[in-house]
Amino acid sequence: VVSWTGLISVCVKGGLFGEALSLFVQMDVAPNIATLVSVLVACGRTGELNLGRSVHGLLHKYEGSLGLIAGNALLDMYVKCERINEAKQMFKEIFVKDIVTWTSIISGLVQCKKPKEALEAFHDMQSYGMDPDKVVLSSVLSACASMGALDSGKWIHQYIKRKNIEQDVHIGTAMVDMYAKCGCLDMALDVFHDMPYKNIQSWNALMCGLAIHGHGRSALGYFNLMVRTGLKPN
RNA sequence: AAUGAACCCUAUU
Repeated sequence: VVSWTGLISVCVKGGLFGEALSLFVQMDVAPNIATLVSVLVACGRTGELNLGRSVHGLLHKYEGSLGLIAGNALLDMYVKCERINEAKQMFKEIFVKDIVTWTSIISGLVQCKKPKEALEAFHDMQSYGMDPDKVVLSSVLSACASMGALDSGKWIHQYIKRKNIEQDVHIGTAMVDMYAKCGCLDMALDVFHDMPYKNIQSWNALMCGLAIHGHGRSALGYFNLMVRTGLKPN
């Protein structure tokens, strides 16, 4: 079972989700919880909700009450399959929640266009004494971006500075996106220029923001700059 | 051997 699980998890890590699922159905030994967790990741990424639900059933047979990692993996699978109600139900069933649990439900709410609920969940998380990390903050910044919540977005920016939270390309891009969608183009540009590493998504967040707010020429200027730095448009 | 992050999807029409 360790060999099968190892193979499946390597496929999942390499993005070969279909291969992972076909290995799973070929297994000639009983899967264990580690196997099922990797399979759930593959189900989420491929939208295989029905298989995900079967795995949910199997997990209940293995352990009456789900462990944290299995619970989190199920929650993430429902989120990625866009089943927000089932995700919310899972969230309730995970009694001892960690930062991954909270991040999954918050990003699910953002994806299901419920940014207000996402921000509320973020506040709940803090009231339980959970310290936000850069991953959950990226999702919360997306919530702010999609509802134009500039004040909350600024608060998060300050929080990141105050707590010395490691800034990377993901959080930098989320910040550019938030400022740009909120119409705060000066701040978007400041953050963008301060980013040591920019990927194509960082440039895209900036260009979309400029374009949406009537600065099409400026967006084109940045597009030229991007191409000149050697990044290929997708 | 195991769980959460950008963009797109969700802009425009």
